[in-house]
Amino acid sequence: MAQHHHHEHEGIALADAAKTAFEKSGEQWTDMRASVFDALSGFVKPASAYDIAEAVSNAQGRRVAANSVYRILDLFVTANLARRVESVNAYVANAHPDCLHDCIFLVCDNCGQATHIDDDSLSAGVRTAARKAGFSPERPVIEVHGRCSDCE
Amino acid sequence: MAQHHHHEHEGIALADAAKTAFEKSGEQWTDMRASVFDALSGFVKPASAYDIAEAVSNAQGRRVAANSVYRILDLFVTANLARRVESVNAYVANAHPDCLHDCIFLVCDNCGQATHIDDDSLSAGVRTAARKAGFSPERPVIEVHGRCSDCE
DNA sequence: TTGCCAAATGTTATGTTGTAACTTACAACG
DNA sequence: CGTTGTAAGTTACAACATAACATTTGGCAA
Repeated sequence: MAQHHHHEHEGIALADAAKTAFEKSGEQWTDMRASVFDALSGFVKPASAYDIAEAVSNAQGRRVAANSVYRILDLFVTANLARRVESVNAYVANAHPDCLHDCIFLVCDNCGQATHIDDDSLSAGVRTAARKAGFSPERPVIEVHGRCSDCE
Repeated sequence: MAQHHHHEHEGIALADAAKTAFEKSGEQWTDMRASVFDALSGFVKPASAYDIAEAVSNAQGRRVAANSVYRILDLFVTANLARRVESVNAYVANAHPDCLHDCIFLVCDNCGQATHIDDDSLSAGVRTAARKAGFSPERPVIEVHGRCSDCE
């Protein structure tokens, strides 16, 4: 488990926390952005931009282009409201937008579920190893593929 | 630097080592596969399947479909002759196909270069952390984005 | 109120990455 | 020679991502 305590949010509380964090970073919490965030946090697995576009389209009864979703997801990732899981081309909502971590995703190759753990000592080790090689680390990507506890 | 010694191959020696390792894993070293490997190892940066298809097409004076390249790259990755860099959707040749590591890529966001380091203690730590979370790790993906020494 | 500006979103098009399904070529072997 | 199996070709399409430009909206100053 992580070494420090998080305020884990869910449902309305999560959306509220997201809104607050987002506005604190100087962005507007529009209806569209709220819809995208709702859709994203409604998925139990990492969702692609197209998955989200479809979910928002259904929720709103009108066609929403993936394009618009990408723009908003980029803002979310920048503001730490969402994370991109690189090895599956998909996004997850961040349950604690207030704290910034190099987080580690555990991606089940069987069911597609992704959980995440924060282990700052590990990611610090990765950053240190990079610096030792003369590299300036900015964004570690640490994702582990395998089997989740439900699938093994 | 890594904690153990590698036989680093390059040029003809690399291709020979690849051929040997590939055949040891029960696959045929065909002209097409040799061409793909040559193209791949000719790039200084991670190359997409399409980059390689184009290089092979040029080298052979005929159209080679990306499709075929993907098939061969998959075999290479399985046989540890090549690695996929997940966060950039591209492949690099493996200079020491004989030893199996969870390797760590350092990807420069400025010039696109990717170097790699092997640090078995780090990747072991990642695997251990995953197991602690009830997850069975099979394939860690550890890639660090940032600036290489030439670009900072 | 009107007119203007900037941010957000819509629209359309296109580029890039990745697979699927089926066909053809070719070498090994009886 | 024909059968069999692997490799590679061909075509089509699915999935992921971005570019360029048009439209809408909301704030604000004249």
